[in-house]
Amino acid sequence: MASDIRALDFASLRTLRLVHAHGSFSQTADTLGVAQSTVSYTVARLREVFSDPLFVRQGSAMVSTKRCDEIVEQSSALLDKFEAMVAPREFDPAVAALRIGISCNYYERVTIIPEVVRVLRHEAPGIALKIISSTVQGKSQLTRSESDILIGPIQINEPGYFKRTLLREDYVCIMDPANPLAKSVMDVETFVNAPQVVVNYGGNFQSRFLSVMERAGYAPNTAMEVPSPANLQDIICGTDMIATVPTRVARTFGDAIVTVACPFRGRFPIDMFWTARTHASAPHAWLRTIIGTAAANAAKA
Amino acid sequence: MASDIRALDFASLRTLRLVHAHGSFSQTADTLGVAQSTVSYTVARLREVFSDPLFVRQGSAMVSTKRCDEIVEQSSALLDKFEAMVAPREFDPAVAALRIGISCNYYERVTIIPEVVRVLRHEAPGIALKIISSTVQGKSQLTRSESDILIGPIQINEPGYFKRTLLREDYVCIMDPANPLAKSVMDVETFVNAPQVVVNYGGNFQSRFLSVMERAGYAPNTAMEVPSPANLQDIICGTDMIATVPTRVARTFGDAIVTVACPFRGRFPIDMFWTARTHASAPHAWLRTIIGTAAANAAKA
DNA sequence: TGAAGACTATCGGGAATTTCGATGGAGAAG
DNA sequence: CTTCTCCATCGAAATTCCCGATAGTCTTCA
Repeated sequence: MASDIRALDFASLRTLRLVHAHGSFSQTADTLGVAQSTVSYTVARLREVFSDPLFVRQGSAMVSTKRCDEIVEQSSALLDKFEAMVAPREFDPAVAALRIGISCNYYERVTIIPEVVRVLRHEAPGIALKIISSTVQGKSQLTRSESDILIGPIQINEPGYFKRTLLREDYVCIMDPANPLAKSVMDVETFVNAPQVVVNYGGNFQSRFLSVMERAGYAPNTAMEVPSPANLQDIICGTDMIATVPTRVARTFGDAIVTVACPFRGRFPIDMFWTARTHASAPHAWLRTIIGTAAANAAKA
Repeated sequence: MASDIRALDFASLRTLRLVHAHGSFSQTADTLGVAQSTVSYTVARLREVFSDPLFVRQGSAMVSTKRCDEIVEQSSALLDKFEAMVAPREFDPAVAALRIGISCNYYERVTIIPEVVRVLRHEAPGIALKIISSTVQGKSQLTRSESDILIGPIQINEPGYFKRTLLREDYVCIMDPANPLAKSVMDVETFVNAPQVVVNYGGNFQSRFLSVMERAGYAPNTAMEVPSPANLQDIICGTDMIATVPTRVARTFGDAIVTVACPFRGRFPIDMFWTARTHASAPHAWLRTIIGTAAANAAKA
């Protein structure tokens, strides 16, 4: 009966978007923390309003109809505009209660986020951070509202994204203090031949210094590959292996390793991105300045 | 507690828009056919969500805050996009049930609408027409969703409006068959001197032939002014007065009057306008073609 | 100054909607 | 053939929404 406009709210559209992204009612229910029958009911209402099945069984999976794709795209834009509209224009850090999603990777988690969290706990204890790994899908996480802020060595040149450069990085070599190479300046020859632990970032990203090496016609003596720089010191210590990591990551390893300048330059920027959805939101803007400050401190230190 | 997104639906935004337009909760309640307390409750929720009073008492009236104006403007755009999204892509005239608003004036109501209604009753009995007077605010009625289609001798050159020219009109003189002027061709001199019933359309619109006259340096011998051409024949008959009305309006007066060519040309187009909100809607598109056909028939007849 | 009128805010009860847990049915995997 | 996963549906419980009544505020008019 009520195929009227009033049958729909923004929560329904959000559910629709999630179902579309997950391709699953049950998973959406879990994500939202509601019962599966609730999602089913919501989708049933959406089907009524749009006079379209939206999702049809096709073998094992639920496949979205063409109309559904259109609707999700449009309503996604609607949701973003709505969120931008609802975003508070002023807020008091001391009492504000909300959750902000940040998409980033290991580097940012160890260099920038810790200070951000300290500031937050002190000045805005009501802001809960939700950190997710960006890997290669940081941009889509942002557009899909899975995160509000994206930080990383990423380049986005499309319109519709706001950007602030946080700091610039470069690489250093790390090794066991007992390693003979620690005593002298590292030249290209030595660097190329040294057994190296290469961080492959899950295979989705190649460290800048490696690109530079390759362009110069060299390849590292890869003794081992790891997906992340986490706890590299534990791997390296007591061996003759070296590793090449961003300067500020090396610092987090403390005295367990020594750092030596890397003969290849791999300077790259760490940028912060966000969208119009959160641009006008006072708490988001505030957090962005906090992140900017934290990054500047990390750069100085 | 729930200052969350889920507190809001499109119906709330529509209520907000109405309150903003009316500047009154009670009046909005009347328009929507709900209790005043319901509107109050809805506005209270909106206030919560937007953290803004939205409307504040200022003496007798409720005045919208600046933030409220912004929100209304943005959510109005949102509502339009949403309605465009929900609009059915296909429909069966025989069973479709919906209401479509047309904003127009006397001319269209007597020349085009009657045939449209006949077609509708026959082919799409479930479509209810809501005709409102456009007077001078036809465009804002359209943008405020008070009507879906605007028909009239109006020119809209802004982007965002769709247009279809329905027909072109010109004026004729009408008078009692016993009037001596009915026997001969009407020249300028005779026309200017004849006692005339001038239709002033409530003071908001000047008939084209009058503008032409004025530019030529003439003024009518105004014996009487009426706001609308409705039942002009009853006024004219038995008098020496003439009136100048659009050709197809003159036809509706039947044999009670005779028509004579008017010495001043006042050719003007009758256009139909609509917006993106209803552009993709199958029933609206269908009705627009029905209106187009009806107008074409009116032009031929 | 006081009373009446017009308007919004708020309250409690009742109606409607939404949610949940349980269950059924359909398809895929083993 | 059984089991597992997933969505649809059902009845009951919880929540939300709407209404009528009433209180409070401001303006107007006597």
